[in-house]
Amino acid sequence: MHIANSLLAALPCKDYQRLLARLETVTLTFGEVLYRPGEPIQHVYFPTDALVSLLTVVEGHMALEIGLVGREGMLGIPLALGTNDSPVRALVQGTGTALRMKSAPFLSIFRQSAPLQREIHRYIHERMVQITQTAACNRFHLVEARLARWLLMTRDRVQSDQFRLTQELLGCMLGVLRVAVTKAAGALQQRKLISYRRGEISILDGQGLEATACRCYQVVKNVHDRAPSGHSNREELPVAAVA
Amino acid sequence: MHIANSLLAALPCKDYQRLLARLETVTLTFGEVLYRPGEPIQHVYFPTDALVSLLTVVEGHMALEIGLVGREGMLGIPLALGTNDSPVRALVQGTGTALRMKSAPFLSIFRQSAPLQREIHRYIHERMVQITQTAACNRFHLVEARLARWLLMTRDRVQSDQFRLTQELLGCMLGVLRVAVTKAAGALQQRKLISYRRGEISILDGQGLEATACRCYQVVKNVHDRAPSGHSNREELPVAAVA
DNA sequence: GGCGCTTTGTGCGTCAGCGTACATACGGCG
DNA sequence: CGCCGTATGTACGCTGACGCACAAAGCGCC
Repeated sequence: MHIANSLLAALPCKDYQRLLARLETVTLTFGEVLYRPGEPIQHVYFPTDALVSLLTVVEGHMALEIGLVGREGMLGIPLALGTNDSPVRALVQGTGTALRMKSAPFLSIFRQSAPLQREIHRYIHERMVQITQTAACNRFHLVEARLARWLLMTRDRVQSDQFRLTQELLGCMLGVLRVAVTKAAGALQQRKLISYRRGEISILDGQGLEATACRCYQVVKNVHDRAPSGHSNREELPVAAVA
Repeated sequence: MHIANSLLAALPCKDYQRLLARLETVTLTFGEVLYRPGEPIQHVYFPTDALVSLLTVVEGHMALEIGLVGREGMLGIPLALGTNDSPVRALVQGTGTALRMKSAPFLSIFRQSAPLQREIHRYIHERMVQITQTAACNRFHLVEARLARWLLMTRDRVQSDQFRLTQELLGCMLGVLRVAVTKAAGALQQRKLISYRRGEISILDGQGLEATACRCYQVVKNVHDRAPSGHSNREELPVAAVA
């Protein structure tokens, strides 16, 4: 059987089975809000098909995306850190399925499964890198480059060159006005890198997009790709200098 | 005896003693770089007096601060997450002392001390909130507000209304040109909120500064203050919904 | 006491993105 | 088929910050 969430896929069979027994498959639909700042986290989610973005909301301003979660990750990190308070809003961007589980049983399994802890810790680190890079990217790079980056990140997560999304929403993700997205998207379209038709985006030229996107894309991707997922022997990791 | 690092102070005596046996006191001097991206983490640090800032470096751009660590925190989070790869540069901002320890013994103690794990997990969460808020802040708020925020954060960490720092450095922290800092600092000075004299900053009116700073300051502070440090019974936290 | 370095202050042209307003296209539904 | 809401495109003045260049201090050091 093929496990559609890579975080789960990296677990040894025993630990995975244990989780699976308590996991239920749910469909997350576009627009659904899984977490709201201030409200306690009820479930953890392991997306398979679905795509969820994490947004900070600053009073008097538009939202700003600081994380994008697909099949490579999970939602509910704070639980693993000892709190059930989500500092961000989790908004479903791409309809699809996810495996989910109530907080309490997750915690009890989490406490007992070293491989699960290891896997989640690795993912937390990855996410910190992602937030950090996003922060710098939002500060320094032009909308066009950031847009390109976002499209590539999304593609990686939904594993498809096509997905639906309005410019309005994209503006929220990037923290800019819709018009800014229109202009940037127009430029990309003119250069035949994407095609954009009423909320339906297609990536035509991934290579070209990567060239347009800032290096931030590669940086985050590298952390992910380099990370030993699965059964590599991570016990020894911290003594890397030992050879 | 008074423990000068609050993260350590929150530990039960037994666990603290165990750590202390392997900790050494070091003086961190202004300008020293503790971690560099790509280089493996050699030590963890628990600042007491010292102030350290965490910077991302994006190629072709100035640095950008995404974290500020003083007596309330630690350096070396990645170790607790199973990697010795620091994604950021750690630069000593304020000369002072810290307790430190080699990575290997830290890890071995960390694995065995549940209270230490809990405390560090709590801090990781705090730091993620900090990064997130900083990201949004850098995106939306004017330099003047961000500067005010930075000064307040620094004050909280060094526990003094006076510290030394050039505008050049401040520019790096905030991710803006030096001239932008000059203007913003000038404005604050004119309003008698701070006084600035050749690298020596004094906060004259904390209240006023808080009013000028964006709410981001309060948001991060609240997460920290609300967090149960010390001997509150955190075992029960995650099942809040069960009752 | 004056030389030189570091730090701070000022000026000015440029530009990306804001904010707002308005114009056009698509597409489903009655 | 035509209406209407949603989605996209265009225009324009405004401003915060950039990027660069240069002027004016403080301060240490000989």
